Amino acid sequence: MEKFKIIFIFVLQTICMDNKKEITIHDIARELDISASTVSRALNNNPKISLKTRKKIQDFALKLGYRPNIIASNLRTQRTFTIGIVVPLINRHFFSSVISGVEAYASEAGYNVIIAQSNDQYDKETSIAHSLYSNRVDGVIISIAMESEDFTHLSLFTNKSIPLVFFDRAPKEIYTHKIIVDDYAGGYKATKHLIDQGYKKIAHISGPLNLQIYKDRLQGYKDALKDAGLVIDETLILHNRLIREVATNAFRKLITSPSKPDACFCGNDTTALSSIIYCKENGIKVPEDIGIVGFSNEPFSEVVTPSISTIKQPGFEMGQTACELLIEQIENKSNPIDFQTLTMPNELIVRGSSVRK
Amino acid sequence: MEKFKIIFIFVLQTICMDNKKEITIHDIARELDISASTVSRALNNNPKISLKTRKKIQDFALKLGYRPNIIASNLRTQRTFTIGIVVPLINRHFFSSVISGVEAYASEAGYNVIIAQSNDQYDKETSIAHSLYSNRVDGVIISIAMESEDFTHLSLFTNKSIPLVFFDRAPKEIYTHKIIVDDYAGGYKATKHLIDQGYKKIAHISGPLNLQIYKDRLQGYKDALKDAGLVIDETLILHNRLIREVATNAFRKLITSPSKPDACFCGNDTTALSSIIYCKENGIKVPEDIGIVGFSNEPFSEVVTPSISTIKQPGFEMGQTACELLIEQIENKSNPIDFQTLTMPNELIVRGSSVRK
DNA sequence: TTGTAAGCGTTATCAT
DNA sequence: ATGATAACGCTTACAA
Repeated sequence: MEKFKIIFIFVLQTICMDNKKEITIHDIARELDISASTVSRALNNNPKISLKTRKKIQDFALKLGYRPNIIASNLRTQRTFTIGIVVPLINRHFFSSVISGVEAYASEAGYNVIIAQSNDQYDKETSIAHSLYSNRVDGVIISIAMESEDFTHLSLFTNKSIPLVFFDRAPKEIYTHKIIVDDYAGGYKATKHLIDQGYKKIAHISGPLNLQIYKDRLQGYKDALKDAGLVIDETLILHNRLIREVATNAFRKLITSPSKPDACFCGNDTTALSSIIYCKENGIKVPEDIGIVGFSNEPFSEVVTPSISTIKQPGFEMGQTACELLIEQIENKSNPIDFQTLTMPNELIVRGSSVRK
Repeated sequence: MEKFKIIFIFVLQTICMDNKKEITIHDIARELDISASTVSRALNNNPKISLKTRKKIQDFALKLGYRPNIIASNLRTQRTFTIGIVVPLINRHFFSSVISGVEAYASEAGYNVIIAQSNDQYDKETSIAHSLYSNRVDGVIISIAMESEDFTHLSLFTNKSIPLVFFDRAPKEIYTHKIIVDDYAGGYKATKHLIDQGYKKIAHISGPLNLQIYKDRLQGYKDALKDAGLVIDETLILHNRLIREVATNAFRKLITSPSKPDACFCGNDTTALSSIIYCKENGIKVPEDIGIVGFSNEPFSEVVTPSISTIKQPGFEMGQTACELLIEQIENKSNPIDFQTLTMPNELIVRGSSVRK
C-alpha cells in the first residue's frame, strides 16, 4: 500500500510538474486503464457511464488538475461557445455598458466574449468581421461603424447562417434581430418637454444622417414641433460630428445666428455639455436664456451644473437582451426564426438644464 | 473556353452556395489538383512554393471566399493568438480605457482579446481563470478582484508558463510583469498640493487596505503630512468602499466630527464628487471652506462645478504597455526573462475644488 | 456500460 | 518545389 502510494505520487509528479506537456484524456485513460472515450464521456457527465466510473474519472482528473482542451473540442464539435461583439469605441459609457451586459449574460450561459472596436472605421470593421469569422465565433453582436455604408462584409455571417444581432446602430439592409432604442420617441419626448417648458424657437444639433439613429431623433424633433403647431426652421437644424470641439462650434453658430434659438435639443450629452460650457463662458444663462436637452445620459450629465436633461438609454439591458436573442438563435439553429426589431424604451430625465424656474 | 467557364462557375456555385459546409484547403487542393500541404503553404506565403502556384492558389482561395479555420490551426500549432483580459468591472472609465489600450495594441499585433469581468468576486475570478486556461489563451492581463486574497487560481498560468501581466492591482505574491500607477506618489502629490494651498487639517477617505493601491495612496498622504511637519490625525483617516452612498456617509462623518478637517484627499473621484455634492447641499463652500482632491480623473471630474482636482491615471497607455509586455513574453517564451514592475507616471491635475482664491 | 476508430481542418516532418 | 502522412486532443457512430 505504502509502495503504491509512492508510485502514485511519482506518477502524479511526473505528469503534473512537466510544465510543457498537457494532460489529456489519454493520459487519464492510460493511468486508469480505460479508454479515452469513456474518459471523455465521464468528464461530460454522460449518463451512459456508470456513476462509479464517472466519479472515479472525475476525481482523478481533478487530482491531476486536468483542464479540457476546448480548442480540440471546438474543432470536433464545430462550436466554439464564443461570441464576438463589435463596437465603435469600447471606452465610451454607453458601449461599455452594453459590453458589460453582453458579458454578464454570456458568461452565465457559458459563452466567451471576444471584443473588438471598429473605431468607427469601415476597414477596421471589415477586418474584424474576417477575424471573427475565422475564429468561428458562434454569433456576433454589432453596432456598426459610422463610416460603414455598405455591409457586404457582414454577409460572411449571414451566408453561413451565423447568427447576427445588431444593437443601437442597425442597417435596414440586413434582415436579422435588432435591438434599438426608440430614437424617434426620444427625439419627440426631448422636444416636447422643451415645448412644454415654454420654449418657442427650438434648435437641433444632429449627427451624420447616414446613421439611422440621428435620422430618427431628427424626425421625432420635427414631429413634436409640428404637433405643437410650431414651424420647422431648417436654419435651426445642424448636422455634424458630435464631439466636443465640433459641437461647440455648431452651438456658437446657432446662438450667434440671426434666428437665435431659445432652446436646443442636442444629439448627445457631449454636445449638450459643450453648449452649456459655451454658455457659461459667454454669460448666457441655462436654462433661463436657453434650454438644453441632451441624449444618452452620460455619467457626467447628472453632476454638471446645471445638470443636463437627457434621454436615458438602457445600455446594460440592451447588451443582455442582444445576447439573449443571439444565444437563443445559436441554440435553435434549425428552427425557422422570425426576426424581430426590439425597441427598448428610453426615458426622459428632466434636470436643471431645461426647467425654467 | 466558354464551356470551361460554365463548368467553373458551376463548381464555384456548388461550393459557395452551400451555407453549411466549410470550404477547406482540401476543397481548394482538389479543384486545383494539387496537394493540401501545398495549399496550406501557399496561403501562408511560404517562399518554398513558387510564386506562380502561390498566386494561383491565393487567387482561387479569394474567389471561393475561403476563410482559414483558425480553430484547426490553433489546435495544430498550440497557439491561439488570443489573450484574456480580466477586469473587476468593464463599465468603469479607467478599466474600459485599459481594455481599449489592450485591444488597440493586440489587434495591431494580430491577437484577439477575450474580456471577462470578475465583479470584484473571488469565485468569479477563479472560474474565469479556468475558462481562459481551457481556451488556451496565449497570455493573460489581469487586475485582481477586491475580494481576492489568495492567488492559487492563477497558478494555472504560472505553472504552465503562460505569460501573465498584472495591472493596477497586483499581488506581491506572484512574480511576473506588473504595470502599476505610482499610487504612493499620487497620494503624496495630492496631499502636498493641499498643503501648499494652505490647508492645515487634511483628511483622507481611503479604500479597503487589502488592495495595495489604497495602502500606497495612504502612505503617500502620511508622508506628505510628515514632510510638511503636520501631525497625522488617525481620526481623520477613514476606510470604506468608495462608492456614492458609502462615500457620502464617510464624508459626513468627517465634516461633522469634532476634529473637522479643512481639506480632504479622497481615494477616488467618485468620493470627491460625493463630498462636493454633500457640501453643496449643506451650504459648505468648496474650495473656500474645504479643499477636495480626488483620484483617477473620471470624465465627470473636469465638468462638475467646482471641477475636481485629481490624479490622472494613464489607462489607455497602461493597457497598451501591459499588452506589449505580454506579447513580448509570449513570443520569446524560451528566453529567460527578468520581470519588471513598471510604474506609470501619474499626474496631478489642479482644478477648482482645491484652489483657494 | 465500455471500447474502437474515424474525423474535425490545419500544420509539420519526411520524402521525392 | 511539391506530396504523403501523421499528428494536435477531443467527440461520436458503431460495435461489442
